[in-house]
Amino acid sequence: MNTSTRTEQVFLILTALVDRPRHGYGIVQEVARLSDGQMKLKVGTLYGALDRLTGEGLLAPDRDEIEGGRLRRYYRLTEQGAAALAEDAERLASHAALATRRLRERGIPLPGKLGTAGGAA
Amino acid sequence: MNTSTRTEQVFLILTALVDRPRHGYGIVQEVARLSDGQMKLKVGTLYGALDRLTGEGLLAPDRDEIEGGRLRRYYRLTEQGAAALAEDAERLASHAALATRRLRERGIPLPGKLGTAGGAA
DNA sequence: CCCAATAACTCGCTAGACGATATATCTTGT
DNA sequence: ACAAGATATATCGTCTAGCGAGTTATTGGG
Repeated sequence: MNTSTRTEQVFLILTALVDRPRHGYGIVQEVARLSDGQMKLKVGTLYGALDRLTGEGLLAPDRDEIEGGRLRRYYRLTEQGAAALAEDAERLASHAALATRRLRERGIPLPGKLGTAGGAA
Repeated sequence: MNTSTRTEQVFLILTALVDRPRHGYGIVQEVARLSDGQMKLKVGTLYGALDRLTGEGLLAPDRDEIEGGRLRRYYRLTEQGAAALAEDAERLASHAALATRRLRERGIPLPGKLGTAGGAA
């Protein structure tokens, strides 16, 4: 691989865990909330990613809880995970800004709220 | 898939074609330039993506040129492709901003130039 | 003369997202 | 009481797509 190139799914999983540890199902919900309902994480994707990211040291298993008879297995973002996310966020932001600038120069009809709300300063 | 979820490679291929049609090898070079040498597109990735994106209507074959005895096969971004890129750029920017904000709130040691140069206002 | 750069393309491998499925508990509606 | 849906975990087979490596060909420089 080039340098890292994590997927958008993984990016959002990491983002969901920035503020506090969450369990699998909680991550699915938080990712949906963060992405405004656009990214509906599949559990097949989730548990695979959770194992992989734990193996890479970006996540670590946190406590296990039993809440109302149901097991909750929590994961937290490690320092390494936070650093990786920060790096990805920086790269993504610069790529997005690049594309937007070039599209503006081309003068395409802007579909979203690209010119409406303040994305960047 | 969720909605679309293009890869970072595809995102950069589309971005490289915003200003003008380019041929395969030219796309590889432009993507490297745009990503500051970070993304070295593999030709196995490129030609697969070119076919796929053409099939999806995001790209279209442009003219074929013979420059100095070597064939150059050009592709251009369609209106649909520009719209798709604009959409992706918007989504990526918002995801990146989200992650950065949450990381700031957590107070992680910012590794890159996140606080140094003007990323966001 | 050979090697690197330019230029196209193919193929097998593998990583990773997805759909489906299984299991179990708790809640809500009828 | 019973069915259905939300909550919660996990596995498995499939399919897509990126990557490494290899093929062919031309031009230019050391």
